[in-house]
Formats: sequence, C-alpha cells, structure tokens
Amino acid sequence: MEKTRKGCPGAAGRPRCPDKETAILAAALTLLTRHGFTRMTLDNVARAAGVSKATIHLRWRTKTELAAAALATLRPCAAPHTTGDVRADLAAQLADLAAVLTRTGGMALIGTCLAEEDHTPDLLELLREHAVIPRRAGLVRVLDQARAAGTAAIDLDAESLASALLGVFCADYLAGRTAGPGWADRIVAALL
Amino acid sequence: MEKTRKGCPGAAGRPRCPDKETAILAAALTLLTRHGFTRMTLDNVARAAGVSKATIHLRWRTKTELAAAALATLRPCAAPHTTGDVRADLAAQLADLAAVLTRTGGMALIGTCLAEEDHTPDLLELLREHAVIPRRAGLVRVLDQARAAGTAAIDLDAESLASALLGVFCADYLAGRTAGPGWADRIVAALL
Amino acid sequence: MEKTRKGCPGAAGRPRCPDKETAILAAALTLLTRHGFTRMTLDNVARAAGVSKATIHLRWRTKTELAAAALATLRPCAAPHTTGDVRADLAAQLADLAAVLTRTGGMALIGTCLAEEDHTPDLLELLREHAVIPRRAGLVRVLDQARAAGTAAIDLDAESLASALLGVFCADYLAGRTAGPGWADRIVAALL
Amino acid sequence: MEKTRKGCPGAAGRPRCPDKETAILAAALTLLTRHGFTRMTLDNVARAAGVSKATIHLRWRTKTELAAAALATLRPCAAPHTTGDVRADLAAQLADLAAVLTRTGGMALIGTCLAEEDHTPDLLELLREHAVIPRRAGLVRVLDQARAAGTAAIDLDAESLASALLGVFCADYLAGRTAGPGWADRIVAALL
DNA sequence: AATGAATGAGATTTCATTCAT
DNA sequence: GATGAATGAAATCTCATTCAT
Repeated sequence: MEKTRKGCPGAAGRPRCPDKETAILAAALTLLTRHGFTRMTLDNVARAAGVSKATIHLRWRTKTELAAAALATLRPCAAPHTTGDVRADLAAQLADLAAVLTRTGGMALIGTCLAEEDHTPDLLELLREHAVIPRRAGLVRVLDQARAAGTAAIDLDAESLASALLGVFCADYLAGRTAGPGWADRIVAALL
Repeated sequence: MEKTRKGCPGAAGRPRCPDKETAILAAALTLLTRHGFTRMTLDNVARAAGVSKATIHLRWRTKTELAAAALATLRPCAAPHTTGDVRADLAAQLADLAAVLTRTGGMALIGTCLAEEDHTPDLLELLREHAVIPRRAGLVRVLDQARAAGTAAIDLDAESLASALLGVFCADYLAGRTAGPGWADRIVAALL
Repeated sequence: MEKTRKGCPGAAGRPRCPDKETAILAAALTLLTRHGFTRMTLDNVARAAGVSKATIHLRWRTKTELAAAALATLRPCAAPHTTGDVRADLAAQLADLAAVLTRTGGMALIGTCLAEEDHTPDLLELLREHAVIPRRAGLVRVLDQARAAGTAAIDLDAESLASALLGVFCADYLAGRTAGPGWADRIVAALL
Repeated sequence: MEKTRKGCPGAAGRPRCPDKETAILAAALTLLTRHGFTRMTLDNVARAAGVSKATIHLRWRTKTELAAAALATLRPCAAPHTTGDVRADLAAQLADLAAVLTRTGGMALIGTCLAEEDHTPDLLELLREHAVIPRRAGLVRVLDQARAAGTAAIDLDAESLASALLGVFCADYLAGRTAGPGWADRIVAALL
C-alpha cells in the first residue's frame, strides 16, 4: 500500500505531496522552453507551481537537476498510425512534428539544450532520449517496413533518411522559412 | 590635405585603439559560443579582451548590443570553389560546413540564438543573415547551375534541397550521430 | 586667469566659441539646482556646456570644486529699490525672494547645500555668502533706515527680524503651503 | 484551536527577525541624514545594520522605498507639555525643535528631502507628514488655546504665525547664525 | 514536509578621473 | 588647450542556495 520510494527505503514521516512534484516539473518545463535555462529562475518556477523555492530544493538538489527532470517528462508522441502507405505515413509524422514544435516552442527548447551542451550535457542527452530518438524511431519503423515489403526503392539507410526528413524542418527554421500547408507532403515526395 | 580637426571632428581627441574593438568582439563571440548569452558576462569578456568593462560600454550600450555586434562579425566561408561536378561541389560545401561547425562549436552558438529568440530576436536574425543565408546561397548557386546545364535531374526546388542537405547535419547532431569521413559524399549521393 | 586669447586664431567663418568657462559654470549651476550635487554628472555638465569632460577638469580639479565655482557665480539680486515706505519696501523684497526661489527652483539648491554640509561644507558657505547674506542685507538696510528715522516701532534687532521675514517662506515651503498673491504684504503687516 | 497554517498563512516558514527590520531602518535614517540620499548606499546600510543587502531587498524593493520607510519612522516629539503660559509653551517647543534639529543633524535631512524633491517627491511628502506637520500642530494648538482664552492679542492666523516661529530657525541656520541660550525666548517675545 | 527568511556571490551599468593624441 | 578614449571603483539589484521554524 505504501509508496515505497526508490532509493529511499524505509522513508518515514510525512509523505511528499505528489501534486507538487507534477506542478513543479510542468512549470519548469514551460519556463525552460519559454525563457531558456539561465532565465528560468527558481523563483519563477516556484511561483508558477504554487510552491516555495525550498520545496523545489527538497526534491532536486540543484537547478540543473530540476531542468533535467523536467526534460525527462517529455513524452514522445503517441505511436503513429501506420496505414501502409509509406509516403502518407511519413508525411503525417512530419506534419505532426512541425505542428508540435510550432505549438510548444520546441525550437527554443532544442536551442537551450544545444546552448547548454558544454555546461550541462545532460540536457541534450535527455532531449535525445525523450524526444529526438522516439521521433526518429517512428520514421525508421515505417521505412523499414517499406523496405521489407519492397514497397519503395530506398537507396539510403533508414537512419540517414530520417535525418534528411527531420533536418528539413530545422534547416528551414534556421533560414526563417516557415512551413506552410502541404509542406510535409512536398518534402516526402521530393526526398523519396 | 590639411590636418586641422575642424573639418574632421571624428579625428579629435585620443583615437580609439582598433585592437581593442577587435579583441572585444572576438572575446565576445568566443564566450557567446562557449557559454551562451547569459553566461557570457561582461566581466569575462573584458578580461579575455584585456580591457575594462567601461571600455566595452563605451562602444556598445548594452550587453545585448555587444552580442549582436559579435554575431555580425561572423564572416561566411569564402566563396566555395566550383568545379562543375555538381555532386563533388555540394559534398565539398557540406564537408566544410561540418568541419567549421565542429571546430568552432557552432551548434552551441546556433542553440544560443534559438534559445534567445523570444528574448532577443536580433541574435537569430543576425545568425541568419551572416551565417545561414550565405551558406545556403553557396548550395543554391551550384544547384541552379546544374539545373541550367541539365547536368542533373533535380525534381525539387533548390531552396528545399538546400534545406535537406544542411538539415541532415542538424538532425544528425541532435540525434548524437557524428559525421565520420565520407559523410558528405554519402549524403549527396543519396539525396540526388 | 588671462583672457588674451579671445578667439580662435585664423578660423574664418566659424562663429566664436562662447566662453567655455561661462558655459560650463552656467550648465553646472542649472544641473546642480535641478538634480542636486550627486546627480549632477560631469557628463551632463559637459554635454550641456558643449565641451568635453576633460575641458572641465582642466579648470577645476574635482567635481566638488566645480560645484563651488558654480555657486560662486550666484549674483545677489540687484540692489532693491527703496521708497521710504518701510512696509512696502520689505514686502517688495519678500515678494521678489518668493518669485526668484519659485522660478529658479532655489529651494532645491538650498536643499543640496544643506544636504552636502557634512560632506562639502563649502557649498553652504558659498550659498551663504552669495545668496543668503546679500538677501538679508537688503532687509536689514531698510529696517535700519526705519529705526533711524523712527518710522516704525521695532522691538527686535534687525537681523532677527530679517530671519523671521525670510523664514516664513522656508517654513511655508516645508509645510507645503504655497505663497499666493498678497502673501508678502500679509507677512510684513503681521510681523511689524 | 488547531495549529494549521492554512488559516494563518503569515505564520508559515521562518519568521522574520524583527530586530533586522528595526536595525535596517535605523541605519538607513542615520545614513540618509548624515550622507544624503545618493550617498546612502545599500552596502553601507547593510553593513551598519548587520544584514546582507538581499535582506534589505526582501523588505523594500528599491532604495527609494527604503528611504521612504526610514523617513516614515520619524516620530514626532512627544505631545508637548502645556502650562497655559502661552509664551513659555511656545518657547519650550521652539527650544525643543532647535535641540532636536541640532542633535540629529535634522537640517541635513531636510536638505536631502528638498534636494530630492524633483526626483523623489515622496521624501519631502513624508518629511512633511511625519515631522513638519506634527511640529506645527503643537504650536498651532497652543496659539488656538490662547486665542480662545483671549490670553494674547494675536493678529495673525495661527498657521502663519507658526511659520514665522519655525522659520526663524531655518533662516538663522541658512545665515550661519547659531541659536544660543535664550534664543527661543527672545524669538517668542519679539514675535508676540 | 513545507515555508518564508536570509545570504554570498555575482551581473550590468554608471561615474569621476586620467591618458594619449 | 581641447578632445575622445580608457579605466577603477563603486552602486543597485538578482539569484541559487541554505536556514530556522
């Protein structure tokens, strides 16, 4: 019945309020995305989460650990629907990527992780694990299925092709080119 | 001819030491790349450049203006050599991109500009103007020449193809895939 | 200080520079009055006077000396007109005092000298010498004439009566009571 | 009955040390008086009060607010003793005024408030409310009682007479005339 | 556990003054 | 003599972290 916490056997006393944990991490992720690591102040996180700063430090020793924990809450997109139509499936995943990144300000979060790579490599590591890799996996799965079925002539390994498909969004964003409607379809058509 | 100051008020008084200007901007760019915007402190810039903080403020009113000026010193690669061999030319440019970004820690700088986009949009704007756009222009020029010469069958507009080529590096970097030897050749071969 | 160099030699067509000394002192006095001693920055004085900061330091070693010199330029009011009507003469001088202090922001300047008394006693000393004492002298002269002529029954020494007359303005100002029309007449009538 | 914090949120957390509050305000008032507003640095206040600068900022957001709070601690003199002897009562109050201003360096504080009037009008406002007005009220009360009792022939409204009595001190101070023994008695005798 | 208080270590910016031309 | 450059020494304010209740 009791919620034994990992690594803290025999924890006695007043249990931690789990709601606070969630609220803090959500606030941290929002502020991390919106303002970057250094501008995400613990004061602001505390205020947004409705707790005190000391409560944050009770759970994570440093601001860096908090940021890492917040990144670890990134949930990969739901497993993408697969129709068997390779191009349509890939385009759907690309379109979803563009939508999510645009809606959540994801490029700023990616920027934060890149910018902090020297100082806090964990951030980029966690971003990879929780966001980049799962996203790539979805594409790779479709491509592998296609190759197995001989559906499409693909003369590039799936991982590199995944990089090409995902990379277009990054490069476009850096160039100031915004993805309009039909963007995903055009990309897939051209690269395949 | 005459050396009177009257006609040339800019010459009055002690002249500015041009070395300081250069040193400050170089230090700022280095620290901006290595530590990001907020960790690039004026103290550190001053120390690295061998000047006082007030000397920095004499030239740029705020830290933000200094960072922008530092970014504006980014010189695009020398106009790339064009051999007429489309694939070789593109691969050479990609390889140079990878080399430069790796050597200078360019991805961290890109990250800083992305992370600060909301707070200081100028940074991303300057990065675009001084680094991204020129880089893309080199690729686009080769692709346009190829298309004009009918050298290669290209079924995608040059700009999008440039995004695909450049984007592979970004996506690979985010995925933790490091570009080994032959990387550029393989990418060009696959995408064309 | 010699004034032999009255103009810029051989500068045909260029208007003669107004006396820098005068311009600096005027600017300093204005800023001293408007912003107080510590907020009167040499940068602002230099800009207002149209000279460089170094030019100021060429004449006065420190900011304090400049402030003192500026105060020393305070010219006492023109010798007041004396009609022989004691009350009218006194009221005229009081009304002039109120007008001058109001128009020039004199209370702020008095405040600055008082506030700096511990740090720079010279300021209050100069204010006394150049503004307070002459002002009092005008009143005292009238009172002495009156006493000599037996015009008015004055049972208080002239200096103390001068303090009373002048002090009303100070006390009213401190209390937030603004002197309206007829103020001077009422005061004189009451105190005599 | 229960000791839950919910109903009394002010009791949660570490309680504020009330001594610090007092010490900070006392230090601020002392330094404000002795050195003026701009020379009253937070560093000095913190050192004099034995706290850190951040502790000051925890209570007052800006230096201006701190100075205002310090001025607001000025307590008017205890309600003056009233004997019924109008002249003696007035003289006693005047003598007390002179003693307090001399002992505490009050003229410098008045100077600071005057000097800062344009920049921080709150200071003069607070000085009025906490020091000037109460002081005047004491005089006015005596004068009103006297008039009601017909004790003295007063041909000037009480407020203006209060200005005259208080103003003598200001004017004397500005003129460099120091109030010796018997000063208050002489002033009252002369003006009434 | 949770909170508000407290703090040491900066960060940016300003300023009176000196320097070099 | 006059100027603009250069600087050392603050000054205000912020923040991650620790403390006491």
